[in-house]
Amino acid sequence: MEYAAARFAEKGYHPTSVAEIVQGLGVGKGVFYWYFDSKEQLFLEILREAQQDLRRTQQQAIVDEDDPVRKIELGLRASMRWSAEHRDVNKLIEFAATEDRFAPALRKGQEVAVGDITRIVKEAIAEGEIRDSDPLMLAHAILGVTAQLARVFVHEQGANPDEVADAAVTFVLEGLGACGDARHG
Amino acid sequence: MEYAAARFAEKGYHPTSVAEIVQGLGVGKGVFYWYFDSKEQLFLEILREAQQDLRRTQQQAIVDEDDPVRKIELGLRASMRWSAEHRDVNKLIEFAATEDRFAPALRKGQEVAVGDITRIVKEAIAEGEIRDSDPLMLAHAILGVTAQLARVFVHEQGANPDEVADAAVTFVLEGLGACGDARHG
DNA sequence: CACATTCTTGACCGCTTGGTCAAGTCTGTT
DNA sequence: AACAGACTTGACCAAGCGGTCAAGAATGTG
Repeated sequence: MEYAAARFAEKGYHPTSVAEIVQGLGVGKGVFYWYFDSKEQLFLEILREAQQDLRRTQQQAIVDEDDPVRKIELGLRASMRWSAEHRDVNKLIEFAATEDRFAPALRKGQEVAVGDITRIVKEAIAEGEIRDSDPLMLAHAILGVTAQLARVFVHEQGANPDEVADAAVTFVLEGLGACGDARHG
Repeated sequence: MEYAAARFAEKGYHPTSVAEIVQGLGVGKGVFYWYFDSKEQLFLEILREAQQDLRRTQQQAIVDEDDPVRKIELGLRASMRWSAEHRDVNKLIEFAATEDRFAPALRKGQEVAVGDITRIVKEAIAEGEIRDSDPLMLAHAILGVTAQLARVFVHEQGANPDEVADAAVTFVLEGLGACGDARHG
């Protein structure tokens, strides 16, 4: 699965053939179909494990923290670190979102993640720590910033994930910091 | 190209065959290869046109505005509206990012967009309208929020792009609004 | 040793793919 | 009418695909 994930990330899912995977592993084709029903199932398996692992990482990062805003920060930092350590899988997740065959499985996992953040955001709002806006919207905004910064700076440019996380946290907490008159009606 | 884009968005690039495209159009296969060198080139052409169109739309939206922060807001709103009107193409852009064959072409166009925003962000910083942070980082953060909110709320849930844009603008300008002690060292 | 079960092999199959091309039609010009 | 060049057709092709399977190796058990 590790090797397959690397190949999928490198060449794309469709252009990577089963023959290629087993050849790279130095095994016969039969052994592949002994352990997996199909190429599709292999991909779904990779996806599932990845989402599970990411969530576990996030939960571990925030379990000892009580303050909701700090929880968001710690979760974001954990995500950024995880993302840096699993570049391959990140690419696969992006791809999965573009294929109707994989999107549902992906969405299921992401709804869990969104639910986690949303819950924390609600806490934070209840405690008056952050502005009272739609928690779901805020949760996605946080995810969006994190994903984009991870992709561009960590994956593409190889920046230090902790430093990128610093910037992401600051942006998430304060936005552009425009407290002037630019606020819309 | 329009029809092909729709098919690619619906089924994915690889699973959509040239035969399928020309059949759906009611033309022979030869006519496809008369106008395009290859399936790959068709995709790149679609991508190029889309990026060009998006940029034109953004530029038109901000051309009459002087205030940098308002420019960011207007650009974001224009992007959100464009995104809502071109769901297909958005999916293709996401896909292109996952395939090494298309990523470079994509990146080229996106660098232009990032450059545009970065320039405006710099102006805003120079005028003291927003916090003094890495402009490139801020630009990507803005893009990340916009893209994620567009995908989830506008594309997946069919929300009103203007309302989603409201939320995006607020978030971009103020973040979570956490002006408390949660700021990192 | 014999035997059953688990695991592994790679040639093979039916099918689809991106792409070609000889043949033909349409259109405008002389 | 005669011709040229732009355009269109779809049968066709080699290559590659995901997936199968008869055959055999390894391993465990008595």
